[in-house]
Amino acid sequence: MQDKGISQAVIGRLPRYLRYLGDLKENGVERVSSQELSKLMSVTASQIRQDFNNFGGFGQQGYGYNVDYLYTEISKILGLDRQYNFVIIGAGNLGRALGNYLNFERRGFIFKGIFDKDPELEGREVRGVKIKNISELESFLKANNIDIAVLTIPKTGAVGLVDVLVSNGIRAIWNFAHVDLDVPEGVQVENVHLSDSLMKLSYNISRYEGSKN
Amino acid sequence: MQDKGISQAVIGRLPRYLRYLGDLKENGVERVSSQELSKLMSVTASQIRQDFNNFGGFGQQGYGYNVDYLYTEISKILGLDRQYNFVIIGAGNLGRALGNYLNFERRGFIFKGIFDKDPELEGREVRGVKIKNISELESFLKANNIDIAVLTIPKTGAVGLVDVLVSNGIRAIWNFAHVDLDVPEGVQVENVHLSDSLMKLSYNISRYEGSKN
DNA sequence: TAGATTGTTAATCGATTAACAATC
DNA sequence: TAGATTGTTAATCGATTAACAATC
Repeated sequence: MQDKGISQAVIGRLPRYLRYLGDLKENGVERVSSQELSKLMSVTASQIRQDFNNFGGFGQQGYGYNVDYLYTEISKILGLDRQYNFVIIGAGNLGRALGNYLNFERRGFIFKGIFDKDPELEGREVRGVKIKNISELESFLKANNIDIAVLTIPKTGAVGLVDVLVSNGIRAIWNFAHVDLDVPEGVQVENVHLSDSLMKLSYNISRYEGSKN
Repeated sequence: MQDKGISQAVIGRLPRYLRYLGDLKENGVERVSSQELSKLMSVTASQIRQDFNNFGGFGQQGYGYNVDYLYTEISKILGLDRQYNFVIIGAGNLGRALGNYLNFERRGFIFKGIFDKDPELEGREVRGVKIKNISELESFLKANNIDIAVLTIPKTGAVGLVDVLVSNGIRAIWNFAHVDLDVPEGVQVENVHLSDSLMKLSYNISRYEGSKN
């Protein structure tokens, strides 16, 4: 499970493996070969074996992979065998939606706080957590052990916040703001740029339309 | 602007180019060289020139690229020079959040309808659009010219919906359900798997933690 | 043991970077 | 014209696929 620079291409595929293995588990399937998984997921068996072997030998020749074991191991690799505390910054529609999303909790991501600069929102509750004013963020971070900040604010505010976050122990930012964040070494950023995603979709629509004519 | 199989890697970078060009435009910058853009965006100038040249020569030797022109051309490539009608299926927190998001409208994505199976939600409004019961979806699609369906429902419901969508003229699915959709040739799917994204983040936290010890 | 399937090396493919001639 | 910078070809790098020996 140690890491000698696994490519992000591989990491990006692990959650999908986990999902399919979870489904197999639920269906009571005990073992799976790379070939079976390959058909199920529409990727090559070769890629599956290569991917897994980045982290060590999880399988057994002549048998395949034990579904349960593989599921557990990939969970560990993804760091899902522990808990993370997160706060949401920006209590707009998206921020509140993410706060209400229970599936994150199941995976060990614990919703600890939600902040907004709008005093109107103060005191309202999102899944039992009271919205606090952004002015309280710093002291909250100091008093609580928060790992992840979820940024659901406009880009203008996001850039300035980074300093406050990292100097108060935030180790990762899940960034929904439409801007690239500049963070110090060791702080992780994962961007979710929804409008970028939508543009890719519109590209593919146009391209297909174009190719028909 | 024609397409001889541009790789999705290139397409995936176009929205980011567009964002930086938009910023330059706003700052009144008239021209930019691949090298300047390269520094701004932390990618190689070579990649920038290669990417643009997939679509034809947008620049001028000795001068660079005209910001305005390049912005317009990339917009067109991404299919942003036209309008798309979309409906949201699933009026939970995320669905409502996306319906309320005005920036999509600015890009030409027009919010036309929102549906849910829960009768409790019926009649409530999301940005002026009344939530309808899912039973009305089919007739609504037949009566209106909808291009894109945004799926913000649990995965169990999502798979069964695909048939209804594509047989009623939907050409693209923006899929927030945590499942892989099987669609006919020519129907575009763009997945936003939020929990996958969060897992990548947790992987990178754990990896960094691990590497310190 | 024979059959199956992994782990792993080698071959291929594609994407990125470097280099430079063309040209504004 | 001289300088700058593109467009494009060639070189490199990395990721994917194929092949097969190891082994359960």
